[in-house]
Amino acid sequence: MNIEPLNTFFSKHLPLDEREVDFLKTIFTENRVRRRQYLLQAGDVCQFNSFVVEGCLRMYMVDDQGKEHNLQFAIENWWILDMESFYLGKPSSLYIEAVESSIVYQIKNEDQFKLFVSYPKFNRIFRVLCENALIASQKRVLQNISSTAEERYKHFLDQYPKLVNRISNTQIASYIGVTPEFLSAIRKRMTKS
Amino acid sequence: MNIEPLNTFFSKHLPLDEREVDFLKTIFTENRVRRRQYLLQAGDVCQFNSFVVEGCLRMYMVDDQGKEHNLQFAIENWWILDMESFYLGKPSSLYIEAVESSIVYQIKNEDQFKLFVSYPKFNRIFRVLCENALIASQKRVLQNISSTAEERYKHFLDQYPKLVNRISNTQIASYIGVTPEFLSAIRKRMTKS
DNA sequence: CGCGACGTTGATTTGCCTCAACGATTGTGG
DNA sequence: CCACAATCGTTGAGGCAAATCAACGTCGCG
Repeated sequence: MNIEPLNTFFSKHLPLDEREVDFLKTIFTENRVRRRQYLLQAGDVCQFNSFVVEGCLRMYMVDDQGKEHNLQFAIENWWILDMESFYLGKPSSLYIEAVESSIVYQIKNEDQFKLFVSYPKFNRIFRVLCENALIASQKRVLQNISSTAEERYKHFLDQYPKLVNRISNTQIASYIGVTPEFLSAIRKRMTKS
Repeated sequence: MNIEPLNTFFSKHLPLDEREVDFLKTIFTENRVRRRQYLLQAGDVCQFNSFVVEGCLRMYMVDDQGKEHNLQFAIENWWILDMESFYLGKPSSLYIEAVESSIVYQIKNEDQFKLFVSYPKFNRIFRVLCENALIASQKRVLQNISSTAEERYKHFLDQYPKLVNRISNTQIASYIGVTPEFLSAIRKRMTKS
């Protein structure tokens, strides 16, 4: 396993010394998943925090009518996990599935706790990551309660141009909270103007 | 200013020693706001992270039609701030307003950075706080894209029973993303069964 | 007292969903 | 290599959820 992708990522937040990089090598493991394979299934405990080195994944819930709702996508340099399950040990209600065949570097929850205790610097890094994720999530909440589906779709195109080519419109529809049929109608309206 | 509410709060996460408590005393200041006063107005930079000792506040955005949308409420032992503005120094697009006359303990952004550097323990505490907030925010996103207004309202009653008595239905409507008129219709339906 | 915020009602309109159907594309197994 | 199923994007008809707008009574507050 090549530690560089992780080292590069963390170094953008805080430079790491050799000891820290060496420790990362001992606790992260590489995992390859093919399209449509799962990193996590509802009912299981999320034991891994996954850093995406290559590929694309999505995390979603299934409601009581059997419909899927995308909470998050993750491509290169994103992290993906069910935090509630990972940190609190609860059975997850989410699925993490590979949209493309992917390579992820994974750390077990207990090893992440060790990392925080042994190298407090990572508390700081993960605090900042979490802050950024929370800022984004709060913006999404405000969007959901204040905007129409068309506005949410345009905003998605704006915000995630790199994702748009890699995932289907059905998946985007599920992320912004509309049916594929209605997203299709939105797209038609948009080309007409 | 009585440091105990803060000390009690932090101690639930990690015990503090005397040095740390003393430092908190030097960087937090008490602020009293009366009903309808603002801690933050859109356009200003959010300079304070506020811990609520007594009272109730709300944070909201105003859309381009002049409508308000509540992002968050905060009562005793909650924190309230615009994180994007506070951490990145950007002008805020949010308002923080006292729903009741309130007492908050505030820390300036630069002092919070000092706190993180001088006492790394607080990186860990605030990381955990942030994780919990993110978990809640993600659940709210999933609710918004998967549930009806009635389900969201019932869930709000369940999740925040202590808030229900203290804020108006109009404010709750704005939080779950419906008009006050429609919330009224929902409530009528609910009493009939 | 008088004003403004609040909760409510009803009529109408709009945004979005449901369901069924179709062609195009992709993937799979024989 | 072909046949077949599965997935995807799209269209249209109809229906429901929620917004809009206007109006009214109540209450608390200045």
